[in-house]
Parts: sequence; structure tokens; C-alpha cells
Amino acid sequence: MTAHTPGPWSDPVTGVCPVAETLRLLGGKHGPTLLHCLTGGEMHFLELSRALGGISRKVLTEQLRVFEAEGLISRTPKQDARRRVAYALTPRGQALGAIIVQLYDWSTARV
Amino acid sequence: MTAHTPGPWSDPVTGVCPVAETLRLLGGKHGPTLLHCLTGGEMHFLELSRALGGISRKVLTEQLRVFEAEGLISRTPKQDARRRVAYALTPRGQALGAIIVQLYDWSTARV
DNA sequence: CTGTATCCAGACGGATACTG
DNA sequence: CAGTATCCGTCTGGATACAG
Repeated sequence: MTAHTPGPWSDPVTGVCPVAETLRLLGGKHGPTLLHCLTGGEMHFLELSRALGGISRKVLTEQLRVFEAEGLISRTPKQDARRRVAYALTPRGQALGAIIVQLYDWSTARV
Repeated sequence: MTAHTPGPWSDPVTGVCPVAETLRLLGGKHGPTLLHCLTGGEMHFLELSRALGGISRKVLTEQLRVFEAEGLISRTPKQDARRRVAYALTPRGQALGAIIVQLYDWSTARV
């Protein structure tokens, strides 16, 4: 038996598991990478597009909208000539990002 | 800028992001919940089936096979009359489970 | 009890073209 | 530069029935 209390993993009423919901909130194929990217500081749309490799602009936009709605990232249009838009992690997003980094370490360490 | 070094998030050659791979390794809809369940100790197939709610036996089996192949869980058939099979986390799986718990806390805390 | 075998509907994501 | 709009193939997971 482990130290923490193994409570109900899914809500008896809604049948929803908070952890599964959180992981789903992290997004699909590119969500985690996107979040991990932003742990390095704010980035523009095209920068993200290039950093994430083969992601389509459609999917990237959708993912950004979801994260924004969840309060994980902030969207701030710059008023320069190129009309770029900067995306950055909110405090809440950074907290999640910190856990993501542990996932990164775990995948490297091969415990 | 944050404290940790923001290296390449996806491999320049393979285009693979370790974090995204890890999250994908965590499985689909029920993977995280399954892993979280097992942090409380070993469970039998049917116990897991009931704990996870509406998961089909097909999907549960597939997920268990994946986790087993990844070295996250162990499968040990009991020799009792009911021919039950116990599943439990390996050390590696427990290490990942510890991070999952943080995800649980994060989703609750609403930073 | 612990699976395996089909079948299938819906979600997900990629390609492409177009707009402000 | 930063999206939006369609179209469409693929992958996932649920239902169901059957088997060791």
C-alpha cells in the first residue's frame, strides 16, 4: 500500500476521473508539446507552428483556444507592423508546465 | 525566462517530442485513471473494470497490454479457483504514478 | 473470471485554399 | 502574420457476442 489515500478515482455520480480529465485537458497530439514549448517563455504563432513541426495551423489555433479557455495561456496581440500575436503561460499554466517537466525527466530517466 | 533550459522540444530528426510521447504512453481515455487506480495497490481485472466505470473489457485489456509492454505494470495470474489475475505497478510505474498524483492535486488546487 | 473477435460511429488531425 | 473554412482519411473506443 502506498502512502497517499486511494480515494474514488472517478466521481460516483458523474463517473469522471479528475486525472483523466486533466490529461485530456492537456490536449491531443500536440497539446503537451505546445505547453512544454511555452515553458521557455512567450512565443508567436508562427514560432510555435515551426517549433511543433508538422502541426497544421487549424489544429494549432484550436489547441491555443482551448488552452486559453482553460486559463492555461494568455493571448496578447502585438501592435507592430507584422501584427504578431504572443502566447505565454499563465501562472496556472506554469504550474502545470512544472509537472510536465517532471514527465520529461521521467521519460529520460527510465526509472 | 524560466529556470530550466528550454531545449528542443521535438527531436530535429524524428520530430518526436519526449513529453508528448510520454503522455501518449499514458494511454487514451482510461489510461491515466487505470494507472491512478493501481497506485492504491494491486487489483484484479474485474475490480479494475468496475473501478473504471464504463470501460469495455476490450479496451481495458488493450490498455493493460500496453502498460505491461512498457514495463509500467506487472501481470500475475493467481492460482485460485476463480482464475483471477492481479495487476500491480512496477517501480517504474510507481514513479510515473507519483507524477500522476501531482496532476490530481493540480486539478483540485486550481492554482 | 479473463479475455478475444467483429463491427461500427464519432472524434481527431492533416491537407489545402482562402481572408483580414 | 494570424487565422478561418472545408474536406476527408485514420485512429479510438464502445457494443456485442463468443471462448478458455
